[in-house]
Amino acid sequence: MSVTLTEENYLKAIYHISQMTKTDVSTNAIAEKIDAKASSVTDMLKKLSDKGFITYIKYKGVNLTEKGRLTAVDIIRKHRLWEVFLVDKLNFSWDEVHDVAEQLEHIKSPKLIKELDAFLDFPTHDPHGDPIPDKDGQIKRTDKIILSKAEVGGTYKCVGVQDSSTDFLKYLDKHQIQIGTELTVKDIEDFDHSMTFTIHQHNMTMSKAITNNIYVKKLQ
Amino acid sequence: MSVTLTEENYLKAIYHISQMTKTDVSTNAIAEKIDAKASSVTDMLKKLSDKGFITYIKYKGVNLTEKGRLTAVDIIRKHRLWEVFLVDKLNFSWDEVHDVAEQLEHIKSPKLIKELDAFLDFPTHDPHGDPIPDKDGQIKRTDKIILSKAEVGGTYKCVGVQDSSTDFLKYLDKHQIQIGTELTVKDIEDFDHSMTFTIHQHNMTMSKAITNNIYVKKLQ
DNA sequence: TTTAATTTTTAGACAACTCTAAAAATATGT
DNA sequence: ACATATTTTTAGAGTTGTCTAAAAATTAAA
Ligand SMILES: [Mn+2]
Ligand SMILES: [Mn+2]
Ligand SMILES: [Mn+2]
Ligand SMILES: [Mn+2]
Repeated sequence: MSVTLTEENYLKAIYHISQMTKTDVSTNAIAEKIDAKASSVTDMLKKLSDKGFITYIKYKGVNLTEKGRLTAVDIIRKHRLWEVFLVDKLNFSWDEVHDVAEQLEHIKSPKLIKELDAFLDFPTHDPHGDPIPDKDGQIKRTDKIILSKAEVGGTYKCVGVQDSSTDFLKYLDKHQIQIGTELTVKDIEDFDHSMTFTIHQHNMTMSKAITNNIYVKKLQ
Repeated sequence: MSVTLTEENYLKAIYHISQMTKTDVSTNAIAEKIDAKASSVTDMLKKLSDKGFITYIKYKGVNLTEKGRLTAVDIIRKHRLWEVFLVDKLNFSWDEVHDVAEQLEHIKSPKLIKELDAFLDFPTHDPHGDPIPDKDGQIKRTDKIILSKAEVGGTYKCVGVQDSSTDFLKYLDKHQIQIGTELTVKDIEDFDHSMTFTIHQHNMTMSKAITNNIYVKKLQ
């Protein structure tokens, strides 16, 4: 009983939504993520439920079963490994990789992923700082915090992004912020929570819309 | 007007058949290659004709238009570049690559192929000795001949295979024959046209079923 | 708590691709 | 040339995944 490309995309969407909300995943939330109508989602939920990937109770939302979670995480593993490949080996920038990885993540070949993993020297994180699940579906949770929660005087290292849209990544590139960049919080405005940092010996101010989309780790 | 994965597979099949037969490509020949029923093929031929990829006259068979030929050759280019990648970088053997390449050839990203080509150092041939079309659809024809047409006393270098099924490639591996292997024709049986060679300082006999599937180039 | 707004599901339909069965066209053999 | 065999096309239908419109269930508001 194989998994179609469309089913894989639904499972991935359900996984990502459940990571955010931690409650039952709603039909509408999936519809928005997949860019389909709610009625289409309902149809698919029945199929995924029949196949044992989700538990689905009418009007109550869905949850991934262990089988569904493993399938979703395996696709995410492939997606992120391919993103590393594109950036490390094929000169893609981090804002160019997502659409291609969306296609490559559906290639079915266990040997391919095993060898790609080794070829890339077993990376633990993708170009956006997201952890790469291991072959058993384990994900290393990092102690990252959202930049908007940082404290004045603290020094932090950029470890990932929340929004990995091309627009946002281009903004970061323009201001020379990438994974690994260090920043020190100089000031936080009470009014709009905009923050001023020292980055690369320069001062820079970011709105909350920005700081809400950057993950950092506090440096000792 | 995009090309679906299925349409791509039909175009590729038509291209490969037309390379063999050089006459109009028949519905049945396509059906056999695609592993579908003739009625399904007829449906698809109408669609490909409407889209301008083939010229199709009922009951008369089909031919690729220039647009169709370029599309087919571009897929073949991608297929063969991925095969090189799998063998050169990911430790696949030449009998393992085809099925994965069948999937990878449909990934749509011009930058991906451009960069992959450069990463592989602009290979001209795939692991089976088949030429890789360039980005403009040009294919370098080699002066290869089929091994069964070789002459007693001549020395030849193996440059490709006709049949790239796993079974055949495993046979070649077992007898240590690969692209580049040199062989000298010692004898040809009149009765069944089986041929005896010197290969790697050893003598070996092959049936016509084998020699009909190996391409060689005569060494001066 | 009754009404209104929102969410979700059903009903019916369509596009892409496939099939079986039967009809039409073409090719082959005597 | 005529009958037979083969190839190809049509007719009708099934599957997957999508949609719109309308009904049913749930949630929010008055
Ligand atoms: Mn991505
Ligand atoms: Mn990523
Ligand atoms: Mn191949
Ligand atoms: Mn090949």
